[in-house]
Amino acid sequence: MSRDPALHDAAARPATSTDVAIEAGVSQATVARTFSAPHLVSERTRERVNEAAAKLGYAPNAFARGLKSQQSKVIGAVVPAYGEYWQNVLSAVTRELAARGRQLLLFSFADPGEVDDVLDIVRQYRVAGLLLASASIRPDQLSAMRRQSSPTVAFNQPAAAGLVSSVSVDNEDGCRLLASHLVDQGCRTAVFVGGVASISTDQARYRGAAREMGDHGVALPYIEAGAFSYDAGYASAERIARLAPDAVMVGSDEVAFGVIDGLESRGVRIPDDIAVTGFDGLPQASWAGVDLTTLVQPTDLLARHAAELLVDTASAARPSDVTVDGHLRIGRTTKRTSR
Amino acid sequence: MSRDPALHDAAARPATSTDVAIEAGVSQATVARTFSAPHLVSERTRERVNEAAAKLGYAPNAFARGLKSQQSKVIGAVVPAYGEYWQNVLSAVTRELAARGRQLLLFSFADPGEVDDVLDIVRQYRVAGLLLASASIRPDQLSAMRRQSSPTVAFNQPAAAGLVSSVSVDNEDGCRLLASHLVDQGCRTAVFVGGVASISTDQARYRGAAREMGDHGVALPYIEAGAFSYDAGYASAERIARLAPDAVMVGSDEVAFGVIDGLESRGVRIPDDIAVTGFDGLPQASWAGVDLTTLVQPTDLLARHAAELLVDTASAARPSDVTVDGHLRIGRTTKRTSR
DNA sequence: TGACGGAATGAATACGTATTCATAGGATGC
DNA sequence: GCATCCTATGAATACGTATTCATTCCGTCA
Repeated sequence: MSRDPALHDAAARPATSTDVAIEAGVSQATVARTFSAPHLVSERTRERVNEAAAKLGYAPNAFARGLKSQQSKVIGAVVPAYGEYWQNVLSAVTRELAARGRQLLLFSFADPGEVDDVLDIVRQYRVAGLLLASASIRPDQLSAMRRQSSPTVAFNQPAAAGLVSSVSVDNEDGCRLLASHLVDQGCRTAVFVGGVASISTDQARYRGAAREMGDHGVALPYIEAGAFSYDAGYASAERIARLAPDAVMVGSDEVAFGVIDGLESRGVRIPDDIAVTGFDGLPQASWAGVDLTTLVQPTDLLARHAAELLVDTASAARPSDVTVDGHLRIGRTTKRTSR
Repeated sequence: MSRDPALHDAAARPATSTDVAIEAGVSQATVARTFSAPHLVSERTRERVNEAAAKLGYAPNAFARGLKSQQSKVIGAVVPAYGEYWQNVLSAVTRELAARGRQLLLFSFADPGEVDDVLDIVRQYRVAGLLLASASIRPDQLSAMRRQSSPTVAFNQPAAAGLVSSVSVDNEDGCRLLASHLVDQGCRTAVFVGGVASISTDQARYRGAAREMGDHGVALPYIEAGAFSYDAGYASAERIARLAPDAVMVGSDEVAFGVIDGLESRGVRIPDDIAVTGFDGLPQASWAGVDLTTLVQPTDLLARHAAELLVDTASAARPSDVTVDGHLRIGRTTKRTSR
């Protein structure tokens, strides 16, 4: 016959606000108020309730709370299952949201074809906000979610602007900076390696790069790696090597890492034979072993903007688009030792 | 006066099962059954209901469902806000759970001191399972969660064995493999660089390494980097260089990357002056630019085991401990060109 | 042919909380 | 001293679904 309260509660179902009310000798309403609107409860009563709650190991039921109040502290996030970049974004956004008392409910998809199913599931959870962290969500899917009355934020998806709120780095200008740097280094021929050509981010980056290069009389053929992955980059090294350009601008760091390794495995010296640039500014880019020239996205800043839009309920009605500048990071991969 | 159903629903609150019932000319109970137990509804009726649901844009309310049925499809995860390794684990677990129709609710903490608060919040969500993905959760915190009737799984935390279910790589044996490899390479003096000495994973790895080294007459002093981060590793390079050992065994890849760059910045040649090993097998370890010798954790396999334990409700009552072998990856960082 | 049983459905209820409405008791104004 | 207002509390209700119980309808078996 154990009288240990903790043990006792564990065996039975979790304590409810009514249990606590009885224990404290007050009404259920008072218990509810103690937890959701303490200022409506007198000091004395509040203490008694908290004491009883602690004794019974009471924690408010988030389902019931959400059902009754028609809102929750949960932010949904639709993210691709793979990709170094998205992992970083997710990590940053999670931090920002946690600091604002919000939880992140993760919906992951491995293939763009699954997005429709995923969005259907998302709708079941009446999330307080929705982060769409993938460039492969189609505009019509975006506008469908727009009908939700909760804030929706597209992360780094320029095509989403206008439909929902969006937070992006200035892709076009970033690539312009990179291209300009390459030209300064004496680059006369170049190639752009994109991940997936149909993605708006990819297009914007190519556009910026091609324009700046064109302004200096340098043509910029487009090569599609086929995916935003190390392996895809590695595989595209053959096509690049065949063109033998002065420089290769890669649309994302992760692909660039693959391109570099692929080129070096074919005996190409970087940067002496071919200079390489990336885009994103992943932490790994600044490792000494890699030291990639790239455009660094201010991920923490982007995440902060996203978190603010997600938490601000007013942003649902009035979508806003935030664009942030990245900054150039010059590494070993473009530093010509001589020429 | 718009009659577009989609537009209409958007303005008002989301459709309920009762709305659908009226539209389809059936009872609310029948609608509920159509979605949660279709086999109890006749073919004809089911079609009518689905049609009405589609027309109204109905999606079952997960809060109400969870409240009534006292269970959910949501798995909670308590994870550190930082760390390349945990990002990878999270990514793998998310994939496995998504494949099993489960969502992941993320609770992130930046500092171990926040864990108590986080666990309190976790209890509010009556999660169907809980993943504790951090070595810095204390045993007493673990056993407190054990009282939950839902499965709890500690990821790579040896100390948790017995208290809750756990899934880990064989840390001790893995380090033994690494040490053995170093000895084979002719290593006679070595140093171990741990992340945080109080973490059980760190201890197990050091234990395995020290024992194997000791068996071959090699002493293995312990150096604490202070964190599981690139920067901590970079900073510890000074102390390592001062000892000038044949080899340095680092407790985790991320720290190892820092150690390597730190050493090289001090003019130390790797592996000729000092050989370096890591632990974890992060994707970046196999990049050509790095090519780190390390113990590769079978992350996908670990994640699969974790997902299975989390989904299997029976595992709550009967905690089980799974240990998986990693495999040795030999890279450039230990390949002596000559000796 | 009558009893029986299974399938399909509806009515009613409960899950645990937030919130509205009503009430009691002081304190304050004149 | 009476009307008024504010604070603290309780009783009652609603949120949207799953589920139990009861009912109807048919087909089957003896």
